[in-house]
Order: sequence, then C-alpha cells, then structure tokens
Amino acid sequence: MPELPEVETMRRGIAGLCGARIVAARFPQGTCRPLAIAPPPTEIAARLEGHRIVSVARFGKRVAIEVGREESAPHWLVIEPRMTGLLLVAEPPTPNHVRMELEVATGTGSSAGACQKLLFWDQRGLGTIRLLDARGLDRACGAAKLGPDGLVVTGSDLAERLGESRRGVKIALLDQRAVAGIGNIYAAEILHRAAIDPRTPCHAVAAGAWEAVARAAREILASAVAHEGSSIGDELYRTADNRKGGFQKLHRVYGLAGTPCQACGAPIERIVQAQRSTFFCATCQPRFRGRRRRGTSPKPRAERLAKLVRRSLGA
DNA sequence: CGTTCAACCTGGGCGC
DNA sequence: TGCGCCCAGGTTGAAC
Repeated sequence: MPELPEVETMRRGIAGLCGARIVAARFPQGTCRPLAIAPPPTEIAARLEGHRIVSVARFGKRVAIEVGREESAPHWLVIEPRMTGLLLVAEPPTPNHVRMELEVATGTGSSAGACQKLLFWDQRGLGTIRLLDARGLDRACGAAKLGPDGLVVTGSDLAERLGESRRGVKIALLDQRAVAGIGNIYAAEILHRAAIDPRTPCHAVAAGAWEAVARAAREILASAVAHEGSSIGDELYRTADNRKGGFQKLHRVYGLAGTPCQACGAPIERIVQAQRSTFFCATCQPRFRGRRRRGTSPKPRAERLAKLVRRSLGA
C-alpha cells in the first residue's frame, strides 16, 4: 500500500513523538508468521528501552526513527511498511496484526508520565523492521539503494538514470534506485499528468519530456502528501491517527479502468506490465511510434548484440 | 543488463 | 454456505 505520500503522512503523524522516551518495546508474535525483523526482537527491545526518540525521517518508502542516548551512538529503527504496514498512534484495525508496540513517555520533568503507544500494524506481514547503526542505515537507505526523493527529483536526474534504459517508462519509475518513493498508483498518475504512454521505452522519451515527468512527479506527490495519501475504497491505509487519506478523490487513472477520462472522455484502460496493473488514457497519453529519440546513440543495442555473439561463441 | 516469474502473506470479492 | 480462484499500494532473488 504505502508509497511516498502515505509513508510521509505516517512520518508526520509520529514526528510529535520526538523527545519521548521509550519505556517498553514489544514485538507480539500474533497469529501469523513473524515479521522480517533484525536483529531478533529481544535484542531490539533491549537496545530501545530507555532511549529517546531523536528524530523521525523518511527514506523513500521507509520511516527511520532515530533513537539514542547522549553518550551512545545513534541507531535507527527502520520500518518498511511494504503492502499493508501502518504506523499508528491510535487503536489498530485488528488486535492480532500488531507487530511492534512501543510504549513511550512524552513530556519531561514534572509533566512526565503521559504514556502513548506507537504501533506497527501489518496485516499481510510483508513489512520489515530493522535496527541499524549509521553504516547500516547508509547501506539500506543510502544513495546506492535509493535515488533522489520523488518530491525533489529533477528531469536531469531521471534522464541521467533512465535515459538509456530499454524498459517501459512506467516500470522504470518503480525502480527505487532511479527515484525513491514512487509506486504503482503514483507512477500511473504521474505519467497521465505528463501525457506519456506508460509503455514508452525510456530511451524514446525526449530529454524535455523527462522534465515533464519529473515536474509531474513532484506536483502529484506533493499534492498527495497534502491530502494525506490515498485510501482506496475501504482499503487499509490510514493516517497515524486513523483517518483516511483524501488523494484517491483526485486520481485520474489509477483504479478507474472503463470510466471516462476526466480530461478527454475516452475510457481509461488497464494493461499489465511486469505482472502489475497499469492504468492510462490512450488518448491523453498517445503511444510512442518512432524508433528512438533523436541524438541517442544506438550503443545499447550494439553492445547487447556483441555480448550475445561473444556468449554464443564462448559456449 | 533486462525481463520474467515465484515467493513472501492475509483477506476481500467474485463466480459457480 | 462454501470452495476455488483472482486481485491488491512492495521487494527480492533465481532463472533465462
């Protein structure tokens, strides 16, 4: 479920816990398979309890809760919600999918004592929890793993990282090393706004069109953050205080197959790319027909063929 | 290098 | 009512 806007909404929803002290950390086993968690729950609990929440950051689709004491090196509790994970400071949708429960004491000195619970709830259990030091954080969330954030990505960022790729542009936008935070919903919405067919090979996207894609990404993602993400139908995503997001009302293509495009009236289409649904308007996002954009070197294909030849000779 | 596929899971919706 | 199947916002690794 959660893409950049949903994860950013979760981050903001728990940022008020900065300064709070972690009194207890529990990782209930629940009825389903234990969540991917490292190091083991008892070790994480021991290293969290008594420490304060220093900051709450977001890296792509992950939330990183910085914890530490003055005299010890900081650590980050990195939570990756994947499909159904939620960070909550409210009652969970169901009691039995609570994967982590942090009891935190807010306030200091004489006003201390107000206790709150921070929960990680995950129905499907595909999410992950990791406690990392600075080096681990860089390995997991650094530039080698995640491209520029979708809220600030530029056309030249995209052209540089994807310009020579043969992949369809929609599939490429889901590559977190190219740009961090875009998922299946927002990739569709971004390409609709940028008026580009999702099947267009990246190498056929004009240099100027990358600017349009990047601008659409920044605008769509910022608007979705302002609307606290997308809660589709009665689906699971909620803000940290258990409200629905509002951006689903502004979707132009995602989940709207068969309905008329709001811009042109043509029916929205659904296709499958890389085993995932893609929604688009064939009229607003006209199919790319040429071979390759002007000025692009044919190197990738030539290199591929050369490699194939070498391989067949070698074998 | 790129693509495809399966796997990791639960649960809702649908057709029969 | 129940069963089987398909679908879902993400990521990873194996195989080709």
